[in-house]
Amino acid sequence: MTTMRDVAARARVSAKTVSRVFNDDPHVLPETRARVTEALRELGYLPNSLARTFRTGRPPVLGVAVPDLADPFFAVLATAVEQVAARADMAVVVSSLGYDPAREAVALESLLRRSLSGLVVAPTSQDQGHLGTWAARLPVVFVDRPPRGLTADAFTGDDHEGGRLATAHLIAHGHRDIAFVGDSPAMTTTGERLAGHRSALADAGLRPRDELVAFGAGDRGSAERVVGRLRSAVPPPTALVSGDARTTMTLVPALAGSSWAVVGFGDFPMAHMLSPAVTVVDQDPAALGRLAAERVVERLGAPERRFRRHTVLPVRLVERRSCWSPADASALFPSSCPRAVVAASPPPLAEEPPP
Amino acid sequence: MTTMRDVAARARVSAKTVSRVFNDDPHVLPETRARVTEALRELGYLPNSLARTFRTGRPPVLGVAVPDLADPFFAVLATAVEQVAARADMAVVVSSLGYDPAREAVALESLLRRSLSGLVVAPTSQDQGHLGTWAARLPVVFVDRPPRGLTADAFTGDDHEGGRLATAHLIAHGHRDIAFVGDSPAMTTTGERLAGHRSALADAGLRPRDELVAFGAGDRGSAERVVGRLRSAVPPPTALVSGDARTTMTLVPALAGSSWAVVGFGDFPMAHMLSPAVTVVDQDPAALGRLAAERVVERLGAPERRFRRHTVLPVRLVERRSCWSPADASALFPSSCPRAVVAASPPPLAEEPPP
DNA sequence: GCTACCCATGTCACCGGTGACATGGGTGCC
DNA sequence: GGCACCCATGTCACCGGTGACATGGGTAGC
Repeated sequence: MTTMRDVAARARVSAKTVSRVFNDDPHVLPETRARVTEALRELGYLPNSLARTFRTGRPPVLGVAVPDLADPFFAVLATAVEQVAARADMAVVVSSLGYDPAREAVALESLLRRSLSGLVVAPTSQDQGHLGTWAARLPVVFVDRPPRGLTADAFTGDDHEGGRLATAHLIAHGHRDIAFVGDSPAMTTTGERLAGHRSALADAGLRPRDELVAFGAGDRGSAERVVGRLRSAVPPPTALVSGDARTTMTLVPALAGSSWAVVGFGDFPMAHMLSPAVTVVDQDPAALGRLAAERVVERLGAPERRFRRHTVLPVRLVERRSCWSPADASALFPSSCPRAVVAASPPPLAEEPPP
Repeated sequence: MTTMRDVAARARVSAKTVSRVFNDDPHVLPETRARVTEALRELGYLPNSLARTFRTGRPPVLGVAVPDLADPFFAVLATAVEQVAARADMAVVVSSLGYDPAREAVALESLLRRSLSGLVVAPTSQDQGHLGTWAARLPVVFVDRPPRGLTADAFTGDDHEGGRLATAHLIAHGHRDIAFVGDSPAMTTTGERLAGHRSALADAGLRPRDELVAFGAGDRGSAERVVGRLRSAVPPPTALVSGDARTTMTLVPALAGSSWAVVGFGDFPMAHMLSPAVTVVDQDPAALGRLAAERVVERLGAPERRFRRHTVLPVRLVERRSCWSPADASALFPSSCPRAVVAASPPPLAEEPPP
């Protein structure tokens, strides 16, 4: 590895002068500069960014921690962060935390230990108090779920409104018996969405029925059990709100053969191509990622500036014919290419499906 | 930031002894060790990994560069790399390169500049000769596509066999007029798959028809144009092989209403839920990522050991009823939950769909 | 009792770039 | 002409952990 001192020797100047040339310091004579530039070129000098960072102390690296990169929601979010980082000339370190709270803490610590200058994190654990030490040192911005156990910036979707919207939409289409299925009531997002669901029922004068609320349908087996249990309710539901994309993706296969209307949370690739196409409440992961990353950059640039702590982004209903009332269900046909009906613009994932 | 010297002062030992305690060097008296451990705890010491890395010269960071993280194929691949890296106690820097060759080179250089100890890259450009300098310094392993313009390790799917398999499968189901649509003939993967497709036609004694080969159906508009053109061929195709997942995802919507059988390349979430469910040649991105990352780790451990340069992974046909002959097409019905018919095991993406 | 060696610990330099400050020649201005 | 100041360049230390080697007390073996 060629170092600055090698270049310096060759150009018969000091290492410092090489440093100046390399960093476009104006206080170098054109002639000297030319000689150094020549030497740089000849030796194929590449700066050791480690040494630079080490000396100056602030690595141009932005961390992103999400539960699962293979989840399209988080993949899009991470990509948005990457784009912002690239604009600010920073690298991005991405880490998948998984859904186990214990592993989350460990993975986050190990990510933070590698001198980042900022972090965007989508947590799933119940408490992030242990990040307090770190949050004091560098900008930590939460996405998708607000922090618990510490104060920090957060950008989330409007979960309550999303739950309300989904359920109100089903009610408007004639449904009266509407189930809600989510991952776990302990997830703040799911809790909020359920609350929104209930408030829509109340607004319509419908009685909430606890037997139509279920959790934990994360794999095919449990999804089928949940569907079975819901089916046996009296009267059985004619529609279902799924509290998260993970649940939607296991639930829809389990629902095959039944004519329930479905509104899911979180768009995913090809959602519009399913039969029936799943109507979704879209949370715009790209916007979440972009805003969070921009906040990190802003905080780095102005450490003592004050920002709104929690920003709630509006959600949007993307209707796709999965929510028609039972009377309309016969109109469904596979090859009729169900496209967005209500929404002004299809969501990013549907419009530009990843290859 | 507490440093080792701070801890040393407090424990009344030298910084070196603190270093020894911290790194579990056995040559420290239990009593000294206890004192140092106590001081470490009291001051909440955290190692500055930058300094360590800087000194030892080998940063525990593995780079992953893929065209697009939001593509489930690459997301799964990146996740697999992450897991291997975690096992080797390394961090992962992920970078999305995009599909523009010029930007690819720039993004790669900037990724490499940040002292990585190894790189896993899935290129799309026509030539990676410019990576030669880097490949000499650190293990660079190609995935999905082999390198061009330099010699390096590569793990790819068996594209030729995949193309043959897809087409042979359609032929076995009674199809005679089979179209091939891909992103671009310049992509090595697509070229190989097309060659495989042609060899299957030849094996069956079918005449290859150039008018049934099309490229560039990457967005909805061009997909519809391509489908229109294929439809007007005489005789029109009854089946179609899609050369990549990107194309599949735009093509399937454009095919709605027609009864063409489809075999795609690369599985994606919910593929089995489409109507008709798309039969795919699955490339197992997780295996590609895992093997590539393991190779990087192996090369780091044994710099002069020799490895097979190019490993071709077998591909697997996952049949899902999208390839029946025209006579059978009437059997398709949306809610019949099309599942894998032939494949022994459903692909990872279908079995554990991201939330 | 002396050599040889081990062990716990310390000292020092070094990785490579850069910030703080020094140096010394040149220029301008009263 | 002398003082002030600027400019190009150099010198040196430093960031923080660690490898190479030194030190000095203890112990075993002949």
